[in-house]
Amino acid sequence: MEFEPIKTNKVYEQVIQQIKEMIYRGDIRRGDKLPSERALKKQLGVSRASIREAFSALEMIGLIESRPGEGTFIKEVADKNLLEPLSLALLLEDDVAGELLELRRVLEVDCVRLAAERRNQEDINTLEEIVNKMEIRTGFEEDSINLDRDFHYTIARASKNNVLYYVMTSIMDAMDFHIKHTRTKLVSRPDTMNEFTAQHHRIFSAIKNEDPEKSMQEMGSHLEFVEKLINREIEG
Amino acid sequence: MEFEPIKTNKVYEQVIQQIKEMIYRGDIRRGDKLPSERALKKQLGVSRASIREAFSALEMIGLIESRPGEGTFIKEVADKNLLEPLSLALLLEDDVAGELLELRRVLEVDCVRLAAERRNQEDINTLEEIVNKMEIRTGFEEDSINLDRDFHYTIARASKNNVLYYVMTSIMDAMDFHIKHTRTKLVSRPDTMNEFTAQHHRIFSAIKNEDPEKSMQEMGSHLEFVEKLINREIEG
DNA sequence: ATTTGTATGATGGTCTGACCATTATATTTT
DNA sequence: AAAATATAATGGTCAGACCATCATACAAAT
Repeated sequence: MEFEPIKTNKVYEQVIQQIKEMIYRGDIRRGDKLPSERALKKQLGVSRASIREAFSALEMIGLIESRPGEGTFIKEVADKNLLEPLSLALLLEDDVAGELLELRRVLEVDCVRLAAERRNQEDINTLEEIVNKMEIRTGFEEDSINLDRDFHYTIARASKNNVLYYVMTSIMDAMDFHIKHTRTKLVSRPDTMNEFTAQHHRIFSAIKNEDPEKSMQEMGSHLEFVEKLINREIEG
Repeated sequence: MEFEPIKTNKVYEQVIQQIKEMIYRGDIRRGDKLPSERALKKQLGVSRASIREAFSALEMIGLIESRPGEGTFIKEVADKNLLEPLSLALLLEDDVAGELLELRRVLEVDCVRLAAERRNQEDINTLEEIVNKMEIRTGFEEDSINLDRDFHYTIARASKNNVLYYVMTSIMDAMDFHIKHTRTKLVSRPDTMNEFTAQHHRIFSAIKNEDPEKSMQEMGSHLEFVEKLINREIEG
């Protein structure tokens, strides 16, 4: 005789399940308004508390958005918070920085390859603007960090693969969190920043020239350079 | 004059924030028991409903687990559900299957490279067992699919990069969901299955022989083969 | 005719208090 | 010492209430 463990589905999980199915069936789409909590309470025959527990879970992962006085809506744009859970879980892991750097390199080298193949004029313009701004040093570390982030984000977007873009940005966010202090230190050194700028420029050129091989090579050495600096900084 | 939008932090979000900080500071670790809902209610000065909304969100993303009569605990193992939000968001995207396949190829080719470099005896044993089972065809499509999944999961684990493993498994799960029917069709053809088995065997050999280049090459052609079949199936 | 002000209803956000089923623990009984 | 029982604590669920916010319709003022 074999017994299977009895799983007691919580009410709020069943609510989530039903919403999930509605999305899958195409009953609800981006921007759509969900029924009000009080309406759902009647329709599903559960308490409002359970509805709210389901909604808070769905809101945390960025799938829906509740606005007081208005209602609850399926989010138009899937923002980066989609992988927030991953970031949270990484807080529990040890020595996650190294793994993140490794994964980032894996992803971004292919990212830039796809970007070099698929970039359009708008991508080029955005990248050029960022690279130009990088050359004018403001002296604020925050500016440098933001420009760097924008540069890599834009490349991810230029890959024209949304899933890749989501994952890529999430990994970078998690990285930012884990090596924040180190990063700030790095960009405060003028010589390091000069090298960064030069590397970024070479990556940009390769993308502009539609040269996937060159772009991968340049991105590879750029990330290698960054990783070396970070590791040296971390280890002392 | 510039105005900034006023953000009203919901109570349950602040609860999550506090738990997040406790994790980051190392106050709570894996397996630890959180204070009971009624205790937290007093400590934080909020209602139990708000605590529960926070908990349900954290439980959905797989960070905590509530057990009736016992309490609420930080999960020991971060399960695959970490990227459940991603899977959900992908339901809202169009033409996501192609993007997933592309990303999977990017990830897994490097995955297998790392696996070939870092695999230990246990990895080899597990892979060998799976490959052997694959050669004995049971006739049940489900068995074939499970073995295939195990094969790729094991390689991801052998990369010794947990973050990569998390992302890889999540992508594969999302893929399973989006091309489920197609997949079942493919493994029902004996000739296709024979080719799969041969390819898996070659990948396994490369990993066993610690040959990263060969493993990447074999994995690349395997995935190319799979993608071709899937696209042919989808398009007609 | 346009703007401004007001009243109303619907909605999400929060809290309280209650009851149940399950589990752990202490107590009693054997 | 072991087993049965009672008690307390915990998560799961619910009903009902109140508030702040927003949309809407309508009235008033310009």
